[in-house]
Amino acid sequence: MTTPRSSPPVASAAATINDVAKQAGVSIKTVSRVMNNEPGVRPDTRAKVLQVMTALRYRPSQSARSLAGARSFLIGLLYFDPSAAFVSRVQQGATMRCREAGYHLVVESMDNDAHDLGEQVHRMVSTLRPDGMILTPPLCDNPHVLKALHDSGTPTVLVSPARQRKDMPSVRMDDVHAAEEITNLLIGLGHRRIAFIRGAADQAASALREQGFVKAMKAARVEIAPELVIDGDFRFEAGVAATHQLLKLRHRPTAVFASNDDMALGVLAAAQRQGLAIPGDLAIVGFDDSPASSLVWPPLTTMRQPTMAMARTAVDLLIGTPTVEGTPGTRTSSAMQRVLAHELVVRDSTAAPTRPARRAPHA
Amino acid sequence: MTTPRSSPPVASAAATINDVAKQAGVSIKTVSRVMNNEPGVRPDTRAKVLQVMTALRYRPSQSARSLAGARSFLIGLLYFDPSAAFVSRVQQGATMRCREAGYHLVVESMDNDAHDLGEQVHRMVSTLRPDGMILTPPLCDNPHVLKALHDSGTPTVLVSPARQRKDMPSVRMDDVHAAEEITNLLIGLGHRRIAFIRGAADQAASALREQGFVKAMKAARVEIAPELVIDGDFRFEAGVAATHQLLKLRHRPTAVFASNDDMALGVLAAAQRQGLAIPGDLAIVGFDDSPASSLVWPPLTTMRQPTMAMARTAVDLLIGTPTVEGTPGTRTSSAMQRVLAHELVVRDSTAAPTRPARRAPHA
DNA sequence: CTGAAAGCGCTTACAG
DNA sequence: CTGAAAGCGCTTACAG
Repeated sequence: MTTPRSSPPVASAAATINDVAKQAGVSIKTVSRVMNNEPGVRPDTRAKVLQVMTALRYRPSQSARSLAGARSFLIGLLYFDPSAAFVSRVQQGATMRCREAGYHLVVESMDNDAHDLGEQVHRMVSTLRPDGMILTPPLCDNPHVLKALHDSGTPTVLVSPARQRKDMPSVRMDDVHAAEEITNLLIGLGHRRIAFIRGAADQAASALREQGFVKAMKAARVEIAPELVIDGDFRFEAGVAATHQLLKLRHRPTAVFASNDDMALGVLAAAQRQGLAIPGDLAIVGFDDSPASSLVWPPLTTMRQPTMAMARTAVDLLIGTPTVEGTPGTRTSSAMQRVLAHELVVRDSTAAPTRPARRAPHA
Repeated sequence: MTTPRSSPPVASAAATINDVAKQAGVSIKTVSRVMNNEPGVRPDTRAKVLQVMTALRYRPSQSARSLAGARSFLIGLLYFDPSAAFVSRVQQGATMRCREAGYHLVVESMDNDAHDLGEQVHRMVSTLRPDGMILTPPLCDNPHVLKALHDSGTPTVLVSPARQRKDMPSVRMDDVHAAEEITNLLIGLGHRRIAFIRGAADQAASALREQGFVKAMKAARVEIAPELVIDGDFRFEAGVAATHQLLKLRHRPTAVFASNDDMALGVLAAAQRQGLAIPGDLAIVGFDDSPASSLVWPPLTTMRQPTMAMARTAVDLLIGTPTVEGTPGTRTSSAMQRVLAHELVVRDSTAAPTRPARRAPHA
């Protein structure tokens, strides 16, 4: 044996529903009623049972409940790589909410490109019978995954899906609105030549963030110079490349809005390397509030996604808990589509332009 | 109903062991033998059963197996905040290995300072009855957690514990040796005035990394100037503060070894802000290979922990799989204490000193 | 090499 | 308000 099991067991066998029933002088059915908070038990009977449960440190067996009943008290979280930071926060929110509600979170990392993805999902669902599944991008838009889940009848909620589906609830933030807000910060500071670096073309957030940028610029009647809108892919290197391109321009931008923090970090690094002072010579904003965004100098102004709150809400949707009232900024476009509030995080990478806008920099 | 379950179920009820037995014309015991790979089944009988299982898409129920038998096919992973990146990688390694072995990973985030931590752990273990538990720092050194697990007789493996215990297997890297190696890189480059920034005093890795630094310096007969060894706490700000202190010195260091990447990032930011060229004026090395370490310019030279491999090994230890032979660098100090190989990652924050060492910088 | 019986710890569907 | 019986889908301990 390679495990501590071989050391002398200190605990006696765990108490079962039978032990509790015997001690409390009732039937197991009554014990069952008490632990499931069912009505129809006399208060003093309930109290007695509860007391015995505590004394015996009784914990119902997940397996037995699951096998006999309709619930497994298991929630599944499926993810594929994306940013470790994102998944990590989704998971933390989900695991906390699960514990509060007496559920447990089973986490499975999947390969979005696996040929047998549908089969993998089917296997997980049919052996574990989770009471619900939470999907994060890009899996929440993968047709094989969605089909397997739909076919098995497993309740599923999508976190930040590219496309909403009427048959599956979703939780997301408002990318368009958030991008508008952070653009307005720049405009309000006095910037007029603002560059925009796009996200990866295959990710839904990219188009939404660009829409928000465009909307804010138009509303403020600020011209969007075509040479200041550059393709990116959410990676650091794309930010570096975009910056090289932007700084070659005769008419340079005074501010850059990168569609995520990793690219904003690339802009910061490349600009500083060319001797620009940030934010004086160039203001920079990112998106995500990734851990790295505050591990540089100056720390990045960015947009915080309500990641943990989205995860908690996802769990609530699955287990039927009414969403905590008073959750700030929660909107409901339909019964099942939740939009949570984002938060602008202003740090030190933004300031008013020091050179007058619309003037070419001295060569 | 708030879930897709209300939509017409597409799948018919899942096949059970009885369905398979009937179709294959054998008893359920034989089906059980086949799915558990037990000996004593005629090859053609086994083939027939296997074929029916496939045809019926049979998946054994985790609950039923767990309730009837001694195994739950569940592995628990307990963590408390630490770096999201670290936990995220541990988890990814664990979940992959679990899937390969037919297990599932249940992740629980705990509050290391909760007053009822032991109780929380006890509850999880007694309701889920996982076949094993994996603990990461700081939980793997928390006496309440360890006691609850020991008392319940749950096999447990510690990942990177501060103190090894003879009753629990552990998996870790060799911090001392790794720190020696990265110090030697600096020495080999020609640095003689090397600063060292300590990690948090309450974390085991801190002392080990300092030991490695000292060992390498002594072996190379390079003096360790007391004013170049500075307290830190693993956070970005500590790196910034240490740098301010170091750059005030009449006799500045030509290189800095920060005990982790976050602090190294602080050194980088502060040094650049004061106009130093990295690595020319100051070489910098970190430790961890965190995601942010390559999201700055210049990207950091650092030490990669074999995090995923540690997690996979932890699972193997729990389920009794022999560790894959040929795993590079695996050492075994006792039957249960595994030490995995680290990897030096040389990037652009290191180079030979441009100013001659041991000379004060021109003021 | 194969199987019949009992039982794991709960919930379901009824009965009173 | 309470309980006796059956059964969920497997494994265990035997028997042959």
